[in-house]
Amino acid sequence: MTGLNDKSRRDLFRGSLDVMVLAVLADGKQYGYSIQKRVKEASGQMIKAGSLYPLLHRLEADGLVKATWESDTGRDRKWYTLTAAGQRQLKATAADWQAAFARMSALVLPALRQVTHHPAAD
Amino acid sequence: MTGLNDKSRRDLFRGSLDVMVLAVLADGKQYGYSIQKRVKEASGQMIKAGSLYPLLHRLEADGLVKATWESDTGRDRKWYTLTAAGQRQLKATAADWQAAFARMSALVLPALRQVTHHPAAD
DNA sequence: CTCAGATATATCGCTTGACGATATATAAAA
DNA sequence: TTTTATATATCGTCAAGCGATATATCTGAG
Repeated sequence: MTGLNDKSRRDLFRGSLDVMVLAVLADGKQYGYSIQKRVKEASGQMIKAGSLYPLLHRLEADGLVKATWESDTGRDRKWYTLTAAGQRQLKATAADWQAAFARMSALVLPALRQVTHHPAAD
Repeated sequence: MTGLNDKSRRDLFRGSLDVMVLAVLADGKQYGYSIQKRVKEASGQMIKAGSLYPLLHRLEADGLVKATWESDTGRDRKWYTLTAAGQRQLKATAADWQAAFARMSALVLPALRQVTHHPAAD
């Protein structure tokens, strides 16, 4: 019941980080650091800075987000917004993501019950 | 609505393949090829041979599964079973995986509705 | 005022893992 | 007989998440 180690957790979320970031941006414009905090808050998943910024650059290069340097409180921050392509991508990916996890749950959850209620000797 | 490309799908499942395989083995002993087919069938996810066998070797090295060469139908196959440690691992991982998925859904699904019902101009 | 800690963005090299390609061998089916 | 499915295995490649590190600004405690 100890939960996952760092390595397992890292791998578990791999490939879902894009969706998380796009999902946060669906709400409106955000800058990197705030995205990081919101994802952590909402999903429990901490995207490390060494992952986040390259990821944002990738999304920008792919035309899924648009970035502008702006200062609202006297401090320059790089604000990101979803492009139309980003919205389409989010729609497609999120739907697929949901379906995939639902199917995986159908495999994993019964197995979880199995080992919980009928543990076998080694 | 085109869904994910191969690269995205690959990454999405990365780190979940272990759980899938352990889940299949919760039912009883299986050999590599049958695990591959059962995961495909149950989750829609095709674990490629180049991923599956190294993965099984890793699980064995970690003591989560035990392997024996046996022939039930005249043909030698490498049969895998969960060890006690493998069962514990499955319990911990599956529970964590489920919780993580639930939290991520709470972030992604509202965002999906957001872009679907309130698309913004670019 | 000063210094510490949070905020904010960025890059580099390392490591891991999923994959395609490829190899090998046997059983079943045409 | 020859093709196709079954069955396991390894190798090199590629992508991504991360720790470490750098840099700069803002805030708050002393």
